[in-house]
Amino acid sequence: MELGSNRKSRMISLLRNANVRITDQRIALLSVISEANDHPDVLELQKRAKKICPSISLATVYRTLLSFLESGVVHRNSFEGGGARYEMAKEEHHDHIIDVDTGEVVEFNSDIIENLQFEIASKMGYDVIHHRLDLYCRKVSK
Amino acid sequence: MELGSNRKSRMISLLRNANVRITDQRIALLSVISEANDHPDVLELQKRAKKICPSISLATVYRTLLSFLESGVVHRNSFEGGGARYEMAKEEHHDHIIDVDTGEVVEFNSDIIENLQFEIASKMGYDVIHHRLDLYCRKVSK
DNA sequence: TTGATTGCAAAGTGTTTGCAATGAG
DNA sequence: CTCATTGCAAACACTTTGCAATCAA
Repeated sequence: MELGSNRKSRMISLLRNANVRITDQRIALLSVISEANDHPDVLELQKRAKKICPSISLATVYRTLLSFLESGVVHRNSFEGGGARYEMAKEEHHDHIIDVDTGEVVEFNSDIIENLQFEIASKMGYDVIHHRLDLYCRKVSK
Repeated sequence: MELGSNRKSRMISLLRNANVRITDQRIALLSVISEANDHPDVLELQKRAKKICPSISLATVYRTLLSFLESGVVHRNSFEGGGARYEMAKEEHHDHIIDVDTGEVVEFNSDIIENLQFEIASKMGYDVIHHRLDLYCRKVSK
């Protein structure tokens, strides 16, 4: 599959900002992540990236994800059961609802909860470095 | 190490309630979990259980933990990095502060956050089955 | 040209499982 | 006696790593 030159150059400038060498593998992987809205796992990411860059190996996916993680471009989620799932890093933090039946992930955020967390931690003598709030849910039957 | 007969019979009655056969391995493991207040991982649990029942194998620890989990006696936490960590199931739900420097875990709870979670999920058409709120923190330097 | 990046295969973790032997009820 | 439970070793799923070949800069 060909990557639109529009999208491709957007990926390249993101990679430039992250200060890493521009390779087809990295362009493909980043493109796939930025296009996804379903928090894919590593195997799924490789599968999708292969459509753009057929040679990309699992090892490269893992290594590249780590580098993206370190440069803050992507975010890693470790939900219960199964491997890590990735998404583009967003401006504001958000939390996740995980559908226990389908594995589907929905994002939400609550400034109130956010603030309460910091308050509680602070009261106990801690600075919050990062945090996660996962709601494992089932769709309400109508 | 010998187990006090007091503690031992308390473990046995817990196991009776859970409807499983009483074995030395199960008594040892349950005793170790109920004594711990540091959310030990599987290897650490085996190490401690071996002091009471030297023959206990890793496989048995894993299998027994699963059975305890299913009968609701213990609770499993999957914090970032490293394997699962266990604790006795408690009456009321609580959340965790994980010290990113030491791995130390502190419990806290907030009814307000709890309620907000249910409200949000409900508004989005979900029932909350279970949930986790982990604050990865650093001690405030004085 | 030169060091970063890649693919491959091997190794590393944490966890589960098949099987024959053991032991609780 | 009988079936649940155990220890062992092998298998598993996910992730990392050593190495020689390749490729971006």
